[in-house]
Amino acid sequence: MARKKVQLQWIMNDTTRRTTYKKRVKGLMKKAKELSILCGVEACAIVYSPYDPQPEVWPSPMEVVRVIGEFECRPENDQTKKRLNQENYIRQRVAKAKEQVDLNIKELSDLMWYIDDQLKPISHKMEYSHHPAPQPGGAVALTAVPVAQKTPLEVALESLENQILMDTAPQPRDGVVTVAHTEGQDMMLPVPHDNYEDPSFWGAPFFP
Amino acid sequence: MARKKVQLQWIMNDTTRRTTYKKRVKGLMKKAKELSILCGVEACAIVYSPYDPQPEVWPSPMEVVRVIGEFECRPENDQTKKRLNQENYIRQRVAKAKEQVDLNIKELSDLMWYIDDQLKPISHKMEYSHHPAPQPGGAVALTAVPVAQKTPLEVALESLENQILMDTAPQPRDGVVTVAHTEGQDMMLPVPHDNYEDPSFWGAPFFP
DNA sequence: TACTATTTATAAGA
DNA sequence: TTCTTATAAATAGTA
Repeated sequence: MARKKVQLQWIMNDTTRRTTYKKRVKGLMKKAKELSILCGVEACAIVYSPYDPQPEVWPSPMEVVRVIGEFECRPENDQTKKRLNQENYIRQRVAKAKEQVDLNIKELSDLMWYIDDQLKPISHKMEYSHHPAPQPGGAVALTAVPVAQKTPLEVALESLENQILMDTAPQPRDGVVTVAHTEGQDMMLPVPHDNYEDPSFWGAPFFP
Repeated sequence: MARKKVQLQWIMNDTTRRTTYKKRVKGLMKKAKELSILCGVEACAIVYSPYDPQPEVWPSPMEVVRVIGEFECRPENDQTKKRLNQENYIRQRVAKAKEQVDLNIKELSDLMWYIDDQLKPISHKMEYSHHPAPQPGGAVALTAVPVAQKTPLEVALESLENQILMDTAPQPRDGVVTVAHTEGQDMMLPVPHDNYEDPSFWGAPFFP
């Protein structure tokens, strides 16, 4: 984040990566310390270094174990938070799931494209060595599979959505449609981290 | 650290402290994420908020527990971190992608199951009100969609895997199959955080 | 390592 | 509270 904006993706160059690692671990620990002091809170950070046998920790191994203990003993008491109604809950769930599937499919498609690309030199080599080579375009053809599957899922989801919204629309004579066990639940869903949404997440070099 | 240099000491003012807390926790988590992705390392951060019953964590409660586990098993933390070659890299990638798709499909299936369940009383109600009710089993039938779609994807992935493993297996006469830019790299990839893997993540009440 | 040019984080203020 | 902005900090690339 200086001299040049750096993309959020794995750093290919060994030296650069290690240098960045050292700087940023230091920075992270400093931030943890500042947060802890400024706000008077307990915190801990652990980073597994590929360069060191022992992980980097803050504030200290002993403290980390203690803080960890508290975390693991923490009972699941997620009571008071924002509450969405059932319709919004379902709508959100469907949207999220749909989105995730789309992203997965894109990911798989990219992955297959990459693999296919990587296989090219191998196939070429094997042609010369009388080794049964993969059929040219074999992997390419496979990339079509997930794309083709996208439609039925989406169609199903969309029809479901429509059906739900139509069916769950408030009926003048009936306000008790809401199922008891979900009513008043914490509807702030724990959605997946949307790492996929960032195209750079997987690293450009692998998926040009 | 702006508008004015702040001293590294506990902030007396409640409002200021809380505001700072929120900003800095966010910043810390972002830094942890960046470090993890940029350098391909595992990391976790835990902060006990005096304002929330649950601690703030990164990357996710499940990951934290896992990373913590590794930390506590430190003794066996051998100097030589596992380094994966390209084969393992691809294998891991495929496995991750497959897993993610499986989880998505499971998720969708569960979601439809849930929706179907929620619709039952509505259908019932509508039968009595001469409102065109959804065809019995209509939503149920839809739950089969993603399950049925699972196979071709998996088949494709598995055949790909086999093909890759066969093709990339070390050839006595050829040691240069490995792509240069990945050779000797630490392949600890920044993989997606597997929040889905934790059954409790989605909340039991919704998917019994 | 140490040094800047820049980007990023963020303390106050609106 | 959320948004804006001036300034402090972090840090990427370089010497």
